[in-house]
Amino acid sequence: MGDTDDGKKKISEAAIRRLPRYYRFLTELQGRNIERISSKELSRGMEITASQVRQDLNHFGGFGQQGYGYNVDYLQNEIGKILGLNQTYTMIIIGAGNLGRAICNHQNFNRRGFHIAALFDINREMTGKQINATPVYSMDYLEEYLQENRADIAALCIPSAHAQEVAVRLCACKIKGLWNFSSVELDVPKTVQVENVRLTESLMTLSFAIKEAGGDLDER
Amino acid sequence: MGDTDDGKKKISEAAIRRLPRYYRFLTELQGRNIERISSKELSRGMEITASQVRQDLNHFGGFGQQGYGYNVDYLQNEIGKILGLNQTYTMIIIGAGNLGRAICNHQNFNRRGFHIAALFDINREMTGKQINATPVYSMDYLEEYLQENRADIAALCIPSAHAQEVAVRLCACKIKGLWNFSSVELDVPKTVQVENVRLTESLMTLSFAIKEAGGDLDER
DNA sequence: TAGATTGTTAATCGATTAACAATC
DNA sequence: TAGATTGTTAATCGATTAACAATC
Repeated sequence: MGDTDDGKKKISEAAIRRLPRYYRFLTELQGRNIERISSKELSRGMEITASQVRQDLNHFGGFGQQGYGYNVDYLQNEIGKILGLNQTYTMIIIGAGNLGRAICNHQNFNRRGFHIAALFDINREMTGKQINATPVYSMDYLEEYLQENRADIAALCIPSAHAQEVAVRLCACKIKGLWNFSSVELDVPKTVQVENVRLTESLMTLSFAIKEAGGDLDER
Repeated sequence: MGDTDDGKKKISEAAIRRLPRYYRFLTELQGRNIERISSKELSRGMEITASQVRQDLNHFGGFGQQGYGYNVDYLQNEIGKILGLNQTYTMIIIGAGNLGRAICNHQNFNRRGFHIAALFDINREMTGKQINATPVYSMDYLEEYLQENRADIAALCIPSAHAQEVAVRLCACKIKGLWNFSSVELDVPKTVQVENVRLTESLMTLSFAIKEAGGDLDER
């Protein structure tokens, strides 16, 4: 599905990446008890053009009303639905190191419907412990666990060297999505969705920006 | 600088984001002792067109040779220079929670020339400890520390509620770049470079992809 | 009704791809 | 020299912006 010929015209990657930003902005507006907003105000707050706001929102449906604008609550909810945030996802975390623990402790994820059910680690010393009330299991137990328990998403917080191998195991257990923090490009069936968080590349991009801005530093 | 009229035509954000990928791929080729590569082979490995590879690389200079292709070592090194990886950056980490510690322990960053000099935390219990041989200081000591010690980059691993306020303090101390893991849009002078790592948005994008792929889950 | 603001079509802009002459 | 492959210009494609008729 997605960009198949099921009526909707395909939506650009860029537009999709803007959706969570709309969602976040609208949630903030809700917090400020703002009831309605025009594309023009939205565009000011998000630093894009009003035209693009209307174009983006119309890709997904007519959420506005001429002469009025958009109802904040309604629009926030609709975008949430588009993003799939009206569903509950069960997530497991592979790797109970600092990164895995950071994700496990992050309150926002739970709040948004991403329920963290378990962590897995190769380190036997971690096994049996709990992190933020979430149990840590041995990697040996992964397949057995997934046979008995549901998991939609797995966050890969393990060294790059093991990521592909673990991804294969997870795909065999019918995982739906991989949130990949390692720096390898995972090779998985296209039924499995992969979202990469490339920290090293992000830091390099920052390095580039600093260099371009003329903040020259020591050669090495 | 950057897109000012200093001779170079401005380079698209998308092309810049591809640079770290080239760099990573070329580093991998080096590891496999591959000496030369054509734009065609590069394009196959990176899943972009050969045309785009040549276009990209030519934005930054003619690194290839007709009839031969690109020398892997040379190209890797040149892209490294463009990214500013031939420099050493000194980085401090604000927030010594799991995320801050994860970054502190990440070996790759040090290896690539990002030297982590200190962590800061409001929690007095953390103060005085060391993480991966890096000292943890009190947030109260931040300004004094930065007067006496150099820091080019600050990684913001603190709750969103405090991010802007800390960013202001860091900018006053002439930080060059902020690596922002909080989910607020930082308002800083444009001499200070900001790179955002938006984990929540990344997870929402994954949610969207899973939903689109038809992996419908429980309503909530 | 008059004013506001959307939804949508058309125009523009920029990025990607194709083509090919230059040259190693 | 012949073959390969770049650098670069031109063509295409897609995304962003502008414009405006529809309509609340």
